[in-house]
Amino acid sequence: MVTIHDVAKLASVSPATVSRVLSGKAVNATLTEQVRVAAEQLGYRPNRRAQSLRSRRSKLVGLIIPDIENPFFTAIARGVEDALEPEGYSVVLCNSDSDVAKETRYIEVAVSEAMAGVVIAPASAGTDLAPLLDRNSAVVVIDRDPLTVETDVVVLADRESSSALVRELMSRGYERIACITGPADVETSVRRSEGWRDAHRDQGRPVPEDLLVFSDYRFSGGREAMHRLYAASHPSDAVFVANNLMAVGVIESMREHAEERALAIFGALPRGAERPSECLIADAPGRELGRVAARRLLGRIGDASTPVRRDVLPVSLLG
Amino acid sequence: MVTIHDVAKLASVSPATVSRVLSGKAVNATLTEQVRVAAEQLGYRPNRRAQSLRSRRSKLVGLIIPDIENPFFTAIARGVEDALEPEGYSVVLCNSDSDVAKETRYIEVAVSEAMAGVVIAPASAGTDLAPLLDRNSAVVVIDRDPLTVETDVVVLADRESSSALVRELMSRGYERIACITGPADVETSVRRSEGWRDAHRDQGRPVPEDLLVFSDYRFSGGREAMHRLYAASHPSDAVFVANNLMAVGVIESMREHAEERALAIFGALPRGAERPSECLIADAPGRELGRVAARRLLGRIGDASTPVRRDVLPVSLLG
DNA sequence: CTGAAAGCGCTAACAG
DNA sequence: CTGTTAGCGCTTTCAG
Repeated sequence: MVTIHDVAKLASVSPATVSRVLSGKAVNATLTEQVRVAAEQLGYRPNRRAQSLRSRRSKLVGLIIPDIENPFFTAIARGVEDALEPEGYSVVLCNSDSDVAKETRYIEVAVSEAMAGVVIAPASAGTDLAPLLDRNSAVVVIDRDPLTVETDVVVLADRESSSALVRELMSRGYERIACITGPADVETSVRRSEGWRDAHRDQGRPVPEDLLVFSDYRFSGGREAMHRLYAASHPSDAVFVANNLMAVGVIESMREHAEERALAIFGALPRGAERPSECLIADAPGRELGRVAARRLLGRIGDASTPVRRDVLPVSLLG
Repeated sequence: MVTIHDVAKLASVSPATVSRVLSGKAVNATLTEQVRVAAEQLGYRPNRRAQSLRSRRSKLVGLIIPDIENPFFTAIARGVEDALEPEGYSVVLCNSDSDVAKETRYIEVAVSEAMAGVVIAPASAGTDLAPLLDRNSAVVVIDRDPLTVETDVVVLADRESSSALVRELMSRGYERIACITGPADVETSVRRSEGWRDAHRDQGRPVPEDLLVFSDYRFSGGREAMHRLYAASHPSDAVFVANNLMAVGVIESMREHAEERALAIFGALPRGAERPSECLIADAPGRELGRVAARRLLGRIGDASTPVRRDVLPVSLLG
């Protein structure tokens, strides 16, 4: 391994000077050149562990998401990279798989690798951000708001958009609108089902609680929820599905049962997915969410003292 | 930041003893207990940068993939995690986006963060693994075989499976079978189109080179390729598509043009994707590939001197 | 503007 | 089995 000392020796300067040249500090042009040449010649690569051990700074940002197979979260990843790369940060992705234990491990990794910051979409309400916050790491929580802790937060207008979606179904004449939402301990899942309730209340209709199904945010969750809906003797003519992946499961299930319902879906379907004839979609702006979150993170890395902020991104309706 | 010294002081032992306790080395049970308690009480978390700077070991593995939106690569990620987590490694994902510059940056990150190893699906033939190899990092190349460098490699039986797929189309009576493949500088793309050629030769048919289209491995690539195929006055009755995402684009395009062709696709379609009535699929075993690659990597981390190995995974045909 | 010296937090030799 | 001593490779005072 070629170190800063080797470069220093070859360039006939002190290690300190090499360090200064490489971090762009003011150094005599001749020496600068000598150092550059020497570093190049030896194929010198700085050791970031040593750098950040000493300087207590780092250019690595962790992005912890609950489901790498969900295009919504991969879009977020793109957005985060969009905003962070130009600033010289590298983004590494950690897939918690909606598993709090796995998530905890990644949080520990972020802490012990002394990452510059973390953007996290918590797996559930049980997520413990304390290890990060105790060390005053820069943290931005996205998509799901822990509510109990003080961090920057960037979320979608879940409740309002869900409500708008359901009202649109109503205006198209649907009467019995079911709601398939995610786990009860995931915040978006609750907010979206609240939106479904709001829509009913707004229209002075009773909320059909018998048509509310809690599930999980996966393909299989959508299928199971739909099965439960079939099994129950509570007929519905439309379904509000609180997440894109579940919607795919719902659609699969409808095809298998040769049934069709109008659908309103929170989040864009994966590219190429088939869809029923009547299908409203709330287009969750993942990439934009990632960008905004990354910008907040940069702000926080730069100045830890600014008051925390909560951004709520609007969601546009398609179809 | 609470260090090993703080723990040592509280436990009335030397820092070395604390280190030993925490890394599970033989230490008197009483002292061990004292250290445990002290560490717990202070909320001590080891600083991995310092650990690995000193010990030249690390428990972080990088997985560099060209497209995070492709379910094939996310399945690989799952497989890698399956095999590495039980061994105490953490996997971070890096999305090169098929961009060699971005990929180079991630390779540099892996080097300078002194990661324990790297699993990489190279963005293209232009990928330079030298920074990794120069440092004798453990490296396993997957999916795409650089051929020019000496590393462990895990790939799919691209050529054979593609050929089998096309032969199956032939046996079903299709005469003019087009081939839509990826970039010419991506190895799988070439191997898969070779498979298409093989099938023709096996059957003693001339290879219809006018039906071969190079594109890229994305949705849009599939669409464009299909447009080119429509525009050219070379009719075809079936299409072999060398990648799942392109296939989605092809299917979209067919629907828009109200045309239908039989399809043979290398790689499973994303969940929920609609498909034409005649549709053969080669089910690329991403998760398994990830597992095998991770096992190779563990072997290599453990012993750098074993001869490199090349695994070729079979691909089963569906539909 | 440059060099020498002192660590960042940790582990690996070396004694005892 | 345990403590002391020396650094890993780098940046950052502090003098000059």
